Amino acid sequence: MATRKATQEIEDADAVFSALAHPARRQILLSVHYRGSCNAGDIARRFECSWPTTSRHIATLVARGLLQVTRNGRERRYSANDKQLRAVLTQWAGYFN
Amino acid sequence: MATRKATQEIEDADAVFSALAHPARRQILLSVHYRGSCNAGDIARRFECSWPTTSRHIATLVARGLLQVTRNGRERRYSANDKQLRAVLTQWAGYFN
DNA sequence: GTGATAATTAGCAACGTTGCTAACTAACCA
DNA sequence: TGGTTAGTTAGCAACGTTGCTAATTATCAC
Repeated sequence: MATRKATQEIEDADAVFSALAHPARRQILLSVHYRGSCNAGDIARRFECSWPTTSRHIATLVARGLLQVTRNGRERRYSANDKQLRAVLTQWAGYFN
Repeated sequence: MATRKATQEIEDADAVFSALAHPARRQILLSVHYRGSCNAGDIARRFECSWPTTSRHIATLVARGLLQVTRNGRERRYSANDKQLRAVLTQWAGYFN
């Protein structure tokens, strides 16, 4: 039987790598990280694809726990879950040492 | 205009993250890394999915430059491109610092 | 309330990926 | 030559993802 910790690690890896598999989502995560936090419009305006499409990418990142969201009136402010991203990426970089 | 280096980095990230997006391919890469090198049969026998399916996952890893292959008679020996995997993962871990 | 703004949801078409089984190629061995 | 083993290719169905436009929800400003 797998330990709870191992199961969690598998789920985290799945969340991070399936999120990073799409270039738009990589760009969104970097963009949010470097700006500290932004709303969906800040993000969507920087992309060529349509606002609803960006919105859905954001929603998948939120669903996977890689973006955190706080609502403030009609605006939603996003920030990146740097900790989880860093943890999984560092862990996997270590595997290939 | 993007520099050649930047373009290469984008392509490398795309190769690594789209490869790691599937759990079977993550497992294949880890398996090959830890065993040093193996043939397709070594890999396929460890999986529940059919041999041809594994074979295709291996082919996509080779196409993306993450597995290297050397033929020896009817056997193909695979080894992981640790360097590229490590490079991309470390680089992206650094982005979220 | 009315209009404007922020952002999501609905619904659909196109496309790529995944997995399977069956068939095939290629090398080895006797 | 004929069988066995290693591994890939072909062909197909199922499914998920991506992208779009149109419609909707929700908040703010007046």
